[in-house]
Amino acid sequence: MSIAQSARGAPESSSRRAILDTAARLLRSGGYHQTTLREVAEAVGIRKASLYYHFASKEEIVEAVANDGVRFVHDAVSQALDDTADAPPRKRLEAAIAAHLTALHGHGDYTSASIKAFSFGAIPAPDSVRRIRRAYEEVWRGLIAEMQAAGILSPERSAETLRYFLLGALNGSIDWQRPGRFDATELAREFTALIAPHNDGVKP
Amino acid sequence: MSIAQSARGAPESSSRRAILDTAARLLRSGGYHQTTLREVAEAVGIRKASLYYHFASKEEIVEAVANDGVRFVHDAVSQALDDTADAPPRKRLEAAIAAHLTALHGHGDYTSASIKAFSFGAIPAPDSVRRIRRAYEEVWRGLIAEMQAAGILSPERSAETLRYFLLGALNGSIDWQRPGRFDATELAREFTALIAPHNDGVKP
DNA sequence: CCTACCGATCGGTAGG
DNA sequence: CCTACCGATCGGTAGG
Repeated sequence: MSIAQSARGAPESSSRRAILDTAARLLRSGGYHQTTLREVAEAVGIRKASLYYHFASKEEIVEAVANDGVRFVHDAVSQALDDTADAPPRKRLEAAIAAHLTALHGHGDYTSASIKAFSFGAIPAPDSVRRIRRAYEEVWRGLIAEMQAAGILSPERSAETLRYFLLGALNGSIDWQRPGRFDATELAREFTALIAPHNDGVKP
Repeated sequence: MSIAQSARGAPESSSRRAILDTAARLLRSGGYHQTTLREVAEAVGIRKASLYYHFASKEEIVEAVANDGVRFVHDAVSQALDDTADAPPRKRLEAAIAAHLTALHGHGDYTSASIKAFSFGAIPAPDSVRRIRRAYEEVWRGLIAEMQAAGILSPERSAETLRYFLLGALNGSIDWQRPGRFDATELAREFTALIAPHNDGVKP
């Protein structure tokens, strides 16, 4: 898993990962400004100053969490698309949506931490985050183009608007997620049917 | 306009409104934690301590801004629905979406300030905000039920999921709004077509 | 990875 | 609406 290793594949200390795990959890629940390095350090079991042995600044910690978070959802969605390579287009769309929702609401805190830290301009996203995020967006650009070509999504609709619309709706689920009652599979089915309705002869 | 008056219709000092206008602008661009009372006071042209002559706390200022913001979009959408009372259902949906987007991206800062302050749990929403927000949600519940009854939106889809999906997508536009190039009318048309496609015989 | 410390800034208060 | 002030807390640094 890409999260278990830094970008260049260099070995990573378990302390560093423990810090990021904790930061991700706190960022997910509190966002950037509410998350303090004191909280992070205390939860990890070290002194605050010791964080600076591993990272140069708070920004650097948040940046690392956010990058891993986007990589995590990117990998999950790519995997879902690989797994459904031979499935009907609508199934692929549904699998991608389910994977995105699972990355957001599953046990990992990195993806939702990333979104909470940088959505609505809470804090300006560093270049590295923007770059990695853009790479992930390409997956959706490709998928939407595929769906339009397959006739699942109307080619008359702006592909960019569609993408913004869909990802905005998916990420918005952070706000109304009931921790227990969340079923990514069912929700993905519902979302897919919403933007790509079946034409099962319900209407003439 | 409801924003020009406090909830009980009591007269409101111009200073109070100046403070709220400024707070709304700063909250819109910076969110809750990044907006400081010093900034607000300086922009208004008074000393920070003087804010406490009008408000008891930072929370109270933010609460007032957020409440006005939700009232503003609520009024705008209600007005749009009244104005299109005799129009075809799809036109009504489109008008409501356009009104919501305009409230978000128009010159008023209150609505987007409200969303930025309380989305993704940036800060827990006070009871008054939750109550006013719930009243606004009722407008959309009613509208979606109307659309499902009219066959514009599929009755097979969960009305609540539809509402969450749509409002999440609309509010998400805060993130990709290009200040100049924003056309609420065109975007509303696109969004409406997306969730409520025409059946103009394009497909058999 | 620690102890000890710091300047800056926060929301808020006293008292007029 | 002001001057003056405060305790708390923030991210970060020195030096080991």
